Amino acid sequence: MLQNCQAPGISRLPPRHVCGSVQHASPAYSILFHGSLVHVDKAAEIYREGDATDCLYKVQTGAVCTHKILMDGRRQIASFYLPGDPFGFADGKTQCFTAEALAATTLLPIKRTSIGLFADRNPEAGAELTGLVMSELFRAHRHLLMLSQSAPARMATFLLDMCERLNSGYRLELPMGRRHIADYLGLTVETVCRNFAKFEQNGVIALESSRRILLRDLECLKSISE
Amino acid sequence: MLQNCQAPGISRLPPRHVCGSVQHASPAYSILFHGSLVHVDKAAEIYREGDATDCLYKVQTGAVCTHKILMDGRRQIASFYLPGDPFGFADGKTQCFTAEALAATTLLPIKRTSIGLFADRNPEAGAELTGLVMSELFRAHRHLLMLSQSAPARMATFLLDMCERLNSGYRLELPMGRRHIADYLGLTVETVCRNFAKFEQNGVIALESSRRILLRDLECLKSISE
DNA sequence: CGTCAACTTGATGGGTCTCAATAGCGGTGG
DNA sequence: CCACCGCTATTGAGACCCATCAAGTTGACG
Repeated sequence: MLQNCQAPGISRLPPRHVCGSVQHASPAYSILFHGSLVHVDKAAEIYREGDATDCLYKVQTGAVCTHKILMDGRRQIASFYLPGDPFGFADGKTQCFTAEALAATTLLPIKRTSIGLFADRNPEAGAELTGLVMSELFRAHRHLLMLSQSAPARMATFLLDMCERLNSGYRLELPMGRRHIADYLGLTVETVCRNFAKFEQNGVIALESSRRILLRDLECLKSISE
Repeated sequence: MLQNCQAPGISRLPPRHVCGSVQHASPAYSILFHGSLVHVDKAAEIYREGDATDCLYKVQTGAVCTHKILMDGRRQIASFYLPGDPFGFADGKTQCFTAEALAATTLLPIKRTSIGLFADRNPEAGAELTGLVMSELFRAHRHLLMLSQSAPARMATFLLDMCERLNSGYRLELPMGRRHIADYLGLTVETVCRNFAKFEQNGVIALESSRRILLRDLECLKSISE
């Protein structure tokens, strides 16, 4: 869909031919992702729940989340995607989540049809695809385990996960606001705030600004996250 | 592991050669699953968290769950598997959950090595494998969405899901006890009991016995599950 | 009929949500 | 530059839901 129609907030960049694996480390080598970069504005929808699953995407710069609006109006965020992460997997013909850019974001799309053709001729491509879906499954399982824990444990797990994935040391520059964090953790914005404040009072973290967080005691965070 | 060692409670049946797809409907046709049946006793472990991911399995009769014991001693059940369901997918070299038989169960195992060899030569096998992992991912996502809801909503969702999967009409014969249900839904046994009682008082279900449940008002259950 | 595990029901407390008010922050226009 | 606006973040008070602890009931099995 992104390839064919110009949705508002989405603009095609000049066709620079790049290979995803050249610019980013995970996965180490990709035979799937190669093509032209696409730019999406902050808060733009990349695809919507129910759209045809034409494409997979790989985040080059920025950040993306996939979410679903529940019947009661609450929003559940399924996953965050940072540079290097592929997303857009769905088991049927339509997406079951909506993908939204958390900030100005650059994407590398690949058409589904290309994958199919590729995998038919190239077993390695099929294996890579399976591997990507498996790691997505693994991530969903960790998310699931997190949701069965207490609010402080969820938040500690979230911070440690972000620390690992942003790999910018112990000073995190979160690409998402409190609302997104809350909807990812299955909590309210207020609970997220209160627990950040509690962590800071205990000297576990320092809130340098709303989105800039310094992790001061990783061991303590780990013990809270259990 | 199941193929090589005789764990307590696990016994190999006489080598009847069968094809999984002949006996069960989902998926319609399988080129992956074919081999000798294996029998496991009730409450036996099929594999344990950390075991090598040698095999995939397909449930022929009985029921299986995959779970993980958390640091605080609680158990989170990731999924239930009924006849026809494949399980045992893991993204690394080791399982991240323990698989346990909920009742006397017959399984159809397939070695990982066979899959790899198969998929290399046969792109269809690779595609089927990807499809299976995708539907597992889809299931994990639904579970995830469920965990962000209220206790009654989780229970209603669970009952409707079981109704669909057991396909025995509106009279369910649950293969698992209250403890397993609670650990799947992220609730306590007491809460599960109380909500079953509440559903019965409201005439939504009838508890014919502890595990035999009659769904009397599907529409009401659906509205609760939202 | 005794035993044990699973299930059920009741009373109580704590954690999280809800509602409400305030503070901060970035953008926009005068 | 500053006043204003909207949105996000924070903090407080109270209510509610579910967990916990405790006791009782049922059912399976020897």
